[in-house]
Amino acid sequence: MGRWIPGARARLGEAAIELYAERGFEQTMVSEIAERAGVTARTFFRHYTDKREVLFAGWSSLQEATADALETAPADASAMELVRLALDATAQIVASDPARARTRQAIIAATPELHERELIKFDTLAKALADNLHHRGFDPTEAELAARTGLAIYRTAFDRWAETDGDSTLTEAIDAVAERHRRLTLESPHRPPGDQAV
Amino acid sequence: MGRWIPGARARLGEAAIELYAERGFEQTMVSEIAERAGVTARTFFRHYTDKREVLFAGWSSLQEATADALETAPADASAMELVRLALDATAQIVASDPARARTRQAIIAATPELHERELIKFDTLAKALADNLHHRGFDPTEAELAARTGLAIYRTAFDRWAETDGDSTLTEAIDAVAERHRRLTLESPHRPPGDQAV
DNA sequence: GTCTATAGGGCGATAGAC
DNA sequence: GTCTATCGCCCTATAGAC
Repeated sequence: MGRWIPGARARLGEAAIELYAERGFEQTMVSEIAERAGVTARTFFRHYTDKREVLFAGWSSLQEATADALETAPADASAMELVRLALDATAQIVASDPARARTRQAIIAATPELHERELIKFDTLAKALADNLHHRGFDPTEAELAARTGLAIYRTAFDRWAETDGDSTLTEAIDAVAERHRRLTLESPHRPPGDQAV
Repeated sequence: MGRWIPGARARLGEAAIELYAERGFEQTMVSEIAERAGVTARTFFRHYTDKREVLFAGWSSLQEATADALETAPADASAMELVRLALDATAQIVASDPARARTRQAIIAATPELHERELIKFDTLAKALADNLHHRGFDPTEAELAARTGLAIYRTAFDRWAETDGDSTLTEAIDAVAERHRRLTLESPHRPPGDQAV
C-alpha cells in the first residue's frame, strides 16, 4: 500500500481539462479531478495552488521563450521590433497545438473566474517583457507601454485566429493586426501642448 | 429589534477599505467588515457578491461616463480620437479624489487576488468601449484593437501619475503617454508581406 | 437569517526514490 | 541514511442554498 504511480502532476492536469470541458469548471470538484487522476484532493493542491492554475501550467515556458527570442535580437532594435519578436515566439508555441489552444480558450471563455486568471497571466507576461526591454536600456515608461501595446495586438490577433477554422496562421494574424495598429495610430491626430481636453 | 440603520452598503464599503488598508485584504474576514458596519455577514453578501467586489463598486459609473463622452463626439472622429475622449472622461472621475485613488491602488497592488479583479474590470471597460466603437461603424477588429490600445495607454499613464506626488494631473500624464505611443509606433518598421518571421 | 458544502492551508506520518 | 511525493485528518472562511 502507499505504492504511488509517478506523474501525478501530469495526470491531474489531463483530468482537470477533461472534466472542465465535459461538465464545466464550476461543476467540477477538486475531489473529482483527484479521483480521476488516482490521487487524493490534498495532492492536487500540492501541485497546483488552486483549481484555476491547472489551465496555466505551461505559461512559464512562454516567458522563457520570449526571453530567449530577445537575447538573439540585434542590439539596435527598436522597442516595438523587440515586442514583435516576443509575440512571434509566443505565437509559435501557442499555435504548435491549435486544437488544445482552442479547447482551452473555450473553457476559459465560459468562466469569468478563469478569464480573470488569464488576464493576470497576460499582465505578468507583459511585465516580464517590459522588464526585459528596460534592461536593454529603454526607460520604464516606454518599456511598459510597448509591452502592453504588444499584448493588445496579440490578444486581438489571437481572438481573430481562434474564431476562424485554421486556414491562416497565428503569426499571420499578428502581422495583420500590427499593421492595423500602425494605421490606427497614424490616423490619430497629434495633440499639441496647450490643446488639451477640458 | 429589526431596527436597522440605513446606508448599510456605504458603511460596508467604508469598513472594508479601512480594514483592508489596516491589516491587509487576506487578513480581513468578512465577518469583521460586517461587524464594523453593524450588520451580519449575510448582509455583506447581499450588497457585494464577494470580498473583492467592494473595491470596484464605482466602476459602472466610469462606463456610463465614457459612453456619455462618446455621444457628443463629432460623427467623423477617428477611432483613436474617440478612445482619447473616453480616457479623458475616465481620468476626470478617477482624479476627482486622488487620495482615495492612491489608497485603493496601494491595497490592490499588495494583493494578487485584487489585481486579478482589477484587470477583468479594465477588460470589461475595454469591451464596452470596443462595442461602442463598433456601433459607430468601425469594424470589430479595429474597435477591439483601438480600445485595448487605449487601455494600455491609460494604465501606463495611471501608474506614472500614481507614483508621483500630485504635481501633475492624470490627464496630462495620459497626453504624455499617448504621444510616446505615437512615436513608438512610428519608429517601428513597416513589415511588408512576404517578410515574415520564421 | 441559518445551514452547509467546498476551497484551500497546516501538520505529522509514511512510502517510495536515490 | 536523505529527499521528495503522497496521504489523511484537522481546521477555517467563503459563498451559495434553503
